[in-house]
Amino acid sequence: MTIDEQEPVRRLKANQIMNSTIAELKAYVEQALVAAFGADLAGTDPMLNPASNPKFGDYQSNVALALAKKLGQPPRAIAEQIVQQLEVSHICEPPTVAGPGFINLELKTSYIEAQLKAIQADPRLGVAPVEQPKRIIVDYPSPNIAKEMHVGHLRPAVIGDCIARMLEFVGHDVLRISHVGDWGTPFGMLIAYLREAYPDALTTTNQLDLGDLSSFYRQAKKRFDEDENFREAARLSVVELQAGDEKTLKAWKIVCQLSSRSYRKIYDLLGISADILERGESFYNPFLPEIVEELDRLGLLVEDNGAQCVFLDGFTNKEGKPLPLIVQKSDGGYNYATTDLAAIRYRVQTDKIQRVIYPVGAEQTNHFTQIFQVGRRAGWITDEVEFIHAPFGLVLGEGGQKLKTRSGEAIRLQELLNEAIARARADLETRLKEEERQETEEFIAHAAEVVGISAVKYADLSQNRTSNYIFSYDKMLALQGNTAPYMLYAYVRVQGISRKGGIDFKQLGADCPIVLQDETELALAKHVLQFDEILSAIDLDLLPNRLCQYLFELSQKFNQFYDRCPVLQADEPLRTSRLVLSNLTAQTIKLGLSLLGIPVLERM
RNA sequence: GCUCCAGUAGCUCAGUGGAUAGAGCAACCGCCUUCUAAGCGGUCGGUCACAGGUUCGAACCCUGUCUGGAGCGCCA
Repeated sequence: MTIDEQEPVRRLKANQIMNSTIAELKAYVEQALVAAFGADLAGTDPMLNPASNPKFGDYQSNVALALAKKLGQPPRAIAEQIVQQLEVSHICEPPTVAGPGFINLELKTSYIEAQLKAIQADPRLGVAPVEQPKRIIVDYPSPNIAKEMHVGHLRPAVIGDCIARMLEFVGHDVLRISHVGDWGTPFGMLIAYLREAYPDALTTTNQLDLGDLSSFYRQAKKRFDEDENFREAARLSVVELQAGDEKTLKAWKIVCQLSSRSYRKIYDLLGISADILERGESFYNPFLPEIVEELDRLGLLVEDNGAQCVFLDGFTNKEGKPLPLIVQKSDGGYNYATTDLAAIRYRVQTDKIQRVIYPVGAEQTNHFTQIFQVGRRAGWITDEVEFIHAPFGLVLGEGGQKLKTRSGEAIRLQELLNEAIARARADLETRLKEEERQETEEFIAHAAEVVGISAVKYADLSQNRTSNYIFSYDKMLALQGNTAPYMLYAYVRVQGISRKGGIDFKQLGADCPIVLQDETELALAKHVLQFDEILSAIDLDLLPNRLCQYLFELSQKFNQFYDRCPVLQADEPLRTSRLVLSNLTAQTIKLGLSLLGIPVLERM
């Protein structure tokens, strides 16, 4: 593998959302550097980051340590000189030099109060859109249309949808595309079996649901494995399909529509965006011969054992010889590499895309590295476009093994979600009984569904995307810890305040005074204002768990505030100030969760 | 055999060059006449797999080793 393929992710720097506070402070530190040590240092990274520990203030600059060698002075002396030139008194308390040469900055309470006041009526909560929006494709799960969705589709759906939502909110032009498997061998098998066992099915489509098709698939697979004649019939169906045989095409379309509808049902339950463009493998069929011809024209194509190949740089087979990427099989057929290459070319040349993100399992890392390499060598992928594989780990069972049913099959997604909802419902009903609360069936069903689905999604998103994760209903539904229910509860608590006090947050107006008195409300306020820093980080690294971590800390800080600071009983102007702070917290949780694809509840 | 990913507290995990490595769970101790205790506070818990190296500074970067996972020619 060449290093080039990995570069685009790290090279992204220019297009960040600028947090006003951190960006401003960076600019001031840079100015101070120049003032203290001359124009040579213009453009030096001020190394300004959130403080590693609250006792060091809010932000710290480590630049003095880095410059010690270059300037030939002790880092503390450098830091002192920078501080002397640093004029940030409208934002910070007087900067201090600590330890070996850290510059510590603490925001002024009056500054935080003013910032909060400024965003209190802003639907974007002070997050500025990116200055240079990009046209981005996010790849959605590509299940094979002939099968039901299973647990393997959970992560790409949840993570991909979250990435798309965040990039869109940040201001990019996002195109959601599903590269569904709507062509190929499984289809031949399925069509052959339908013809054999249920010839009527092709004319009475409305009676079929995908549950049936799924069992058909298993039956068909069984026949396929057992019977040589059936295998031949399946192959024939594929040939007929590819030849455009009308009856076969009709069967194919019926199955596609049925499964499409079935996906939509699960996607709706999961809260996956409805705005997905379905561009299946069949979409690229017309382009496949051109792809091979073009590769040939470019001199990249080599015939090997009857297959048309592009030999790869940096990949070898078990004998140590160069590894080919096969783009046309010896029987003349095409494979997924060809389709993916066609998609790459189409996305660059027709969609005019600037960035493509593939949230796909880490086991396909080689595949993506390979097709990106060929795309690059073919000239389709240039320095102006980024093709990024955003890999993620496996979903494992509690024993650390791959998650399966007892019979060893992949767990159906629908069943998994039903189970989560049922467990959420059982928890809720237990609590209602304990608290002697009466709620309607509608309330219970809705709350259980939101809690159950949110728990599944949040558990997935809150782990570092790249590692495997262990699926545990008990942990994800736990009411304490970094879970969806904890966040939902923090939001509900704020709504409880408004109900109890008969307060309509929207009526508070945009001009309420903010007074930050208790240390918990100051800490909460500071955290609310860091929302955009998290979003700009995610624009670069595409790791949703950063947002989860942020929301968890926000909820914790809110609960501490809630514990320490009475809101409704406080005297003015503290009361209104705390109402605004509570509402801003709730709005931040609501917006943050919505970017994760998770709704909120008013009561739970 | 090769490639990629991972190894941090009993468990699940944050932490992609900065200060004394952090959460949650579990265990134990406190806090409800007060906006939902689905909460809050506290205690306990670490040779950051191991060995070298780079650096003023390394869990993080480099090299090697060990362990686990994934992948490696006509499936997707």
